[in-house]
Amino acid sequence: MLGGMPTTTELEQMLRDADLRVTRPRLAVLSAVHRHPHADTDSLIRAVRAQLGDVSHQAVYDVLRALTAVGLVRRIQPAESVARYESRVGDNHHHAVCRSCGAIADVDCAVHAVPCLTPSDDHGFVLDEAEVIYWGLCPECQPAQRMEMDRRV
Amino acid sequence: MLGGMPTTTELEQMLRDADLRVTRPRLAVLSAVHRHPHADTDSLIRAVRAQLGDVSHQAVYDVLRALTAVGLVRRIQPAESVARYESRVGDNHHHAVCRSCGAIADVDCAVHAVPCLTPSDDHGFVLDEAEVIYWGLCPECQPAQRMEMDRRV
DNA sequence: CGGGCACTCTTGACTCGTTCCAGAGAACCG
DNA sequence: CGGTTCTCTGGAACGAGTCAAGAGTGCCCG
Repeated sequence: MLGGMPTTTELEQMLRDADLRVTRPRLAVLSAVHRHPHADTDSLIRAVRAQLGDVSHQAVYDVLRALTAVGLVRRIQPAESVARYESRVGDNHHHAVCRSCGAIADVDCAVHAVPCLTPSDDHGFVLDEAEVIYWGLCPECQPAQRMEMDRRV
Repeated sequence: MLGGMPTTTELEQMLRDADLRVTRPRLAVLSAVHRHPHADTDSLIRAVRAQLGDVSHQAVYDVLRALTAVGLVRRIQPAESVARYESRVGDNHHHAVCRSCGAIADVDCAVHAVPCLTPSDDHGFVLDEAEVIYWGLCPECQPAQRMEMDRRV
């Protein structure tokens, strides 16, 4: 990220720089992704509608795909989860995901630059990215989980 | 893994050891997962039906969930993919996934033992697993991709 | 500044992996 | 071998995401 929330003008410039037409749905979706990190599609649809009124879900799906294709947003999808989107792109960071509530936190790559991209045996694959997901319990869910375990014992 | 394909008797013992009743669908599913590493649910349903005749898809889904719950199989689900299952469990290995055809290969963890489980900042999460997915192109898809790029230029 | 092309949004149906439910059937304890 | 409890069958349902056709609009160019 390069500082605070981008202004509308900055968002507009991002779209133009990516050769995407500037439309109200696109500005709203891009803004929503910046304001709600790791939000799923449904949350983004609701955020966009709160700002613009009626917008078809298809439009939001289309916009998210276009933004992802040009690299303005990044799509993440941990196992068992729906697609989520974030605006922090281009720095190869990773994610910690809560097994209990699904909360996601950003985690900087421990090994800087191209990271774990050197597995012991790549089986002939040409690799371009190593995606790391740390699974565990977020601070909120740790007490709840402990209580649940106590109850079982 | 502990050697070659387990015999039916060994599969039966695995189920009993896990406190699961021994049924024909369970033996067939467990066997199919051993015979078809990284297969999706549909492939497994077809493998099971080839062996037993009619088996409801629901039965296979139930069995896969039960086997996953007790740790006899492991469920993996790279982004944009349906659920897949493997019988290699308990050794914390990772996967290389082909962006083009979805092929999956096992990759031993470069850092042995509990691996990358020490991110720079865990945000208060209590982590228990680091899942690594290496994205790239499998040997089969590399020529195809190169041709596609040539065509574009 | 206005016409026109190509792209984008709306609407609504649809796919497909997966889950839910109720009842029949089977494993296993005693 | 009977009873209990878990498992399987069959069919309906769900939900995230996609497809398709036509109306609408951004933006290039004259």
